[in-house]
Amino acid sequence: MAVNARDVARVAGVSVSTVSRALAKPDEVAPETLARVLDTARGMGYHPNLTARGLITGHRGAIGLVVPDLENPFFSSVTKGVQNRARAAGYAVMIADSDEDPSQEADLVREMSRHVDGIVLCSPRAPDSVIHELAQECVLALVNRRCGDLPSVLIDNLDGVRKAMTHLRALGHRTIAYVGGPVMSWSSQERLAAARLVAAEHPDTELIDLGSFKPYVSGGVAAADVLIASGATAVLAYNDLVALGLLERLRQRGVAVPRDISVVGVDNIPMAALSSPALTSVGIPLVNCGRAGVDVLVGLLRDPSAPPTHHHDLSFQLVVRESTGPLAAKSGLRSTA
Amino acid sequence: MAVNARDVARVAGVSVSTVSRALAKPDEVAPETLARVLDTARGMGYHPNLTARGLITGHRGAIGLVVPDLENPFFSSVTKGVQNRARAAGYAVMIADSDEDPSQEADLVREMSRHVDGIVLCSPRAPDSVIHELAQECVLALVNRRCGDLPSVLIDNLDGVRKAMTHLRALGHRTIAYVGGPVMSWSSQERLAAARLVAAEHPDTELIDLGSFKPYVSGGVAAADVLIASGATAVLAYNDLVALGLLERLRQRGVAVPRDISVVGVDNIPMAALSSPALTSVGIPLVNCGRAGVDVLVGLLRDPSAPPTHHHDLSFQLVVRESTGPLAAKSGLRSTA
DNA sequence: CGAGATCCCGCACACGTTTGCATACTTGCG
DNA sequence: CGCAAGTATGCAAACGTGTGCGGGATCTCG
Repeated sequence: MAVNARDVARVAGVSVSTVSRALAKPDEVAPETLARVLDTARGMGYHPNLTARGLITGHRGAIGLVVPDLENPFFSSVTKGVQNRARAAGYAVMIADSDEDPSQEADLVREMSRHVDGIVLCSPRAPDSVIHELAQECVLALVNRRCGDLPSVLIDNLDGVRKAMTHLRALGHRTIAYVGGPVMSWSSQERLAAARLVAAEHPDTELIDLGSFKPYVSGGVAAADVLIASGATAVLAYNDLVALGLLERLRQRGVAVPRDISVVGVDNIPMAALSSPALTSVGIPLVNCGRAGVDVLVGLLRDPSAPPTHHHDLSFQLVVRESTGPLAAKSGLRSTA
Repeated sequence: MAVNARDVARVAGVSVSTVSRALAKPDEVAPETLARVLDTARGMGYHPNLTARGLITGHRGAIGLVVPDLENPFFSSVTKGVQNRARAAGYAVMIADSDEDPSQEADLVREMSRHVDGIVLCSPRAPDSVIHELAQECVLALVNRRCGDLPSVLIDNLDGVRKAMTHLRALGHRTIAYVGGPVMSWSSQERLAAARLVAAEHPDTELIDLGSFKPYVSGGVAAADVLIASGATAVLAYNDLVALGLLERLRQRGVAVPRDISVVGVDNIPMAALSSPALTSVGIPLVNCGRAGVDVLVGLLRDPSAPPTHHHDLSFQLVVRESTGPLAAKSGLRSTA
């Protein structure tokens, strides 16, 4: 069915090796035969069989991407960046979605590692030990998570949290709540620690940890009532989805945003601009985050002996929208509760 | 580095072929040797090399998915469904994103076809001729688009539009606008035709075609002013993103939804529940749509001689939220304009 | 006890490509 | 003109697996 190198060789009147060389190392073949081979190859619609090539070279020309949830806009954007950069680097990209089940992720990675040369892994919740095991079985690049000395793309969470809290303090807020994500989430722990640190820098500022919630809209909905009861005048949510959930439930409860409570999200997903009130958020260009993951991975594939890279340049950007405003003079909910 | 069949064979004291058979056809090998081979294989962590197997069998164990935009929640959901079903069917899945550039899609498909056994293609805007060419070069399953007799998963657009318009008519609306998507979009044309058909069934109902807009939020923003000027009391948008753009701009213009204008979207993406007012939308379970695409494709891969399948069972569901309401007695914008 | 049937298993080839090595040919210089 | 150096090309061996075919052993039955 498909045309192979032998067919081309026969038609062009050369050997199979010459066909192979004509495409791979054009300067090792005489100009006139080169032209003849290339012409007939093009004419016959010849493309080298990647499977056969891979068997020789040991390279599959593909990288993998494993994320917890493809429908989550956070990972959608990362995925887009990965795909974009991988294609530019000559790699195809495979994906897998663990349905937010960390225990499934290990198997996913193992399955996938048989198909690809390396994997970009977004696994916020799997234990370190599992990740280390996986790293011994295949080439990994971690995104949005540190795990020992494993190559990774890191986000400067402290920077992001600081920008959010500085914004809130500038608006006059001194009692700020944090709505956490999953307990096992690396970045949620990072952000809580960062929030505590920033609060500690300002003795007049109190940080209230509202606990852990699901990283979806439903988590924010669940957290809203606790938030209202806490008396905080501003809240930093684990991510934008949680923040949107907060907005929804606060509206139901008749709490005005930002008049009564200011809300800041993290990630700045596209949806943040569409809510009402539109959500103030700190975010990094997630697409770049995916790109950086690919860069780290292909760097490692090209030179496996290189020291593990830690991409740490991705800093946050504060986008102020409608969900944050100055502290209302005396309308703190605490006094009315 | 990696352990291969020869290593296992040596340790187990059998030939390579026996190792191969033990894993592929367990009933063709004696029980005790089977157990011995399987144990040593497991013990040594042996997994057959997929590349070598693929060279023999001609199967790569992977399918591809090509979509216009991975960040678009519509395709995110389809992607999730595809990945889910493919894994269940024993296939890995590769993705590619054309960045909404139909001319790039053909090349994407060609590149990808070298890596996979077949491709699920979401290409609403590429010309029929291009799709037919591609179908001759590789196994295709189309999603959300008809193209000759090519196997496809089709959505019953007429059903969806009818449900949306019936809802609006029941609320009293008689002047209904349609905000179209890209001119070349197959489903946008389908939906416009369906809207015209439904309107024609009711002589008292007028359909106003507002023209073509980008299938994003920005398209809806652009269409909103035209909508206001049109005097329609209700609008059906090409998709939810456009509808959300309408909501945003209408709010800016001080037009109340649903008091002044009712808005219905299509697709029922997760974001639709989060806007304010929350968006009424007709949608199909997009995840199922992706799953159906995989079913069609693997059916074709298993039995290439089978007649092309046309999956047509996916019907729409109306989800009423806050963006639609009864026609206000006399407050039609037309009279105030 | 022997002949045929049955059942396992190993041998060897194939899949399509890459690549080290050898060879034939060309070229340049003495 | 002859020899050495260089160059272009073909040969053949891999890469790791699947699989048809044949041989040998065991079993069954007359």
